[in-house]
Amino acid sequence: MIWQTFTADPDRHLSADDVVESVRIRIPHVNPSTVYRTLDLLVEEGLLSRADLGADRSYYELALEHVHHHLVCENCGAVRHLHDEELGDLRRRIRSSSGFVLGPGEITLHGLCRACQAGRVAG
Amino acid sequence: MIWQTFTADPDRHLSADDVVESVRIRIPHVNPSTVYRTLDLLVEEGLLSRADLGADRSYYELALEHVHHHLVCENCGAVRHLHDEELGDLRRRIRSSSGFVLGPGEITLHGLCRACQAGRVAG
DNA sequence: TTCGTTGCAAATGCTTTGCATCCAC
DNA sequence: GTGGATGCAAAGCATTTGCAACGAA
Repeated sequence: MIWQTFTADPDRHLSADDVVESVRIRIPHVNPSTVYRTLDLLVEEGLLSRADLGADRSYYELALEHVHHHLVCENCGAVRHLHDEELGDLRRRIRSSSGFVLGPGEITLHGLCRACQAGRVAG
Repeated sequence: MIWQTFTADPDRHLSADDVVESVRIRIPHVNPSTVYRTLDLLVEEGLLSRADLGADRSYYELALEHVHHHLVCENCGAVRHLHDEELGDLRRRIRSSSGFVLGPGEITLHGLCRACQAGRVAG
């Protein structure tokens, strides 16, 4: 059931609590610990990936073949994926300026999505 | 006393707990809530800034005039600052590819510092 | 006396864990 | 009946809050 929550909505980033809510539509009495345990399992199996979107909790999404990063709208919470190429020469720049080599892991960036920029200008 | 903890070691990024430890050297009975309250106060006053370095807690550092980002070494935990210019055309790229406008806030990137790269190669 | 600061303990929110139960094979 | 999945309640960790005590002006 937990797996189906993700396949039914492949682009979503769901918190553990979102998953609990979602599963409860079908099984009203699921326990959060079951959900946490299953999410951990699915992450270990490589079916889901855990995303740190900056909030005080983890988000989960269907695992993709390619590494990608996240753009989080600070206004509406929308999450957009960013491919590694879109970072441009960031890795090279950082390596040469500071000697740091960025890990392969995901990067989370915060900003305003197009819709919310419009809203802010209008409002 | 809390303020002195930072001025004594201006480049450090300290967790609330680090500050508690540090202050306890002089005042053994400080209460964590006092530290949390004072840190909040200093952040509000603009003397400290709160950094989200990706761990499950906040880190604090002396506030600087200019916005900067953080490079965190996944191996040794070292934190290095990254100036906005060092991001290159990242903002422009992201804006044009996805319409997102990155906020002014700090970005945290994870990787391996030079020393730890050497260590990994050697070990 | 009065206001801001502190200590203490309890509460919060997310997540984990121990333990007993329960179901399938 | 044995192992894995589940429920439940309690614990854990970082942080916040309510409240009473304390201290300086």
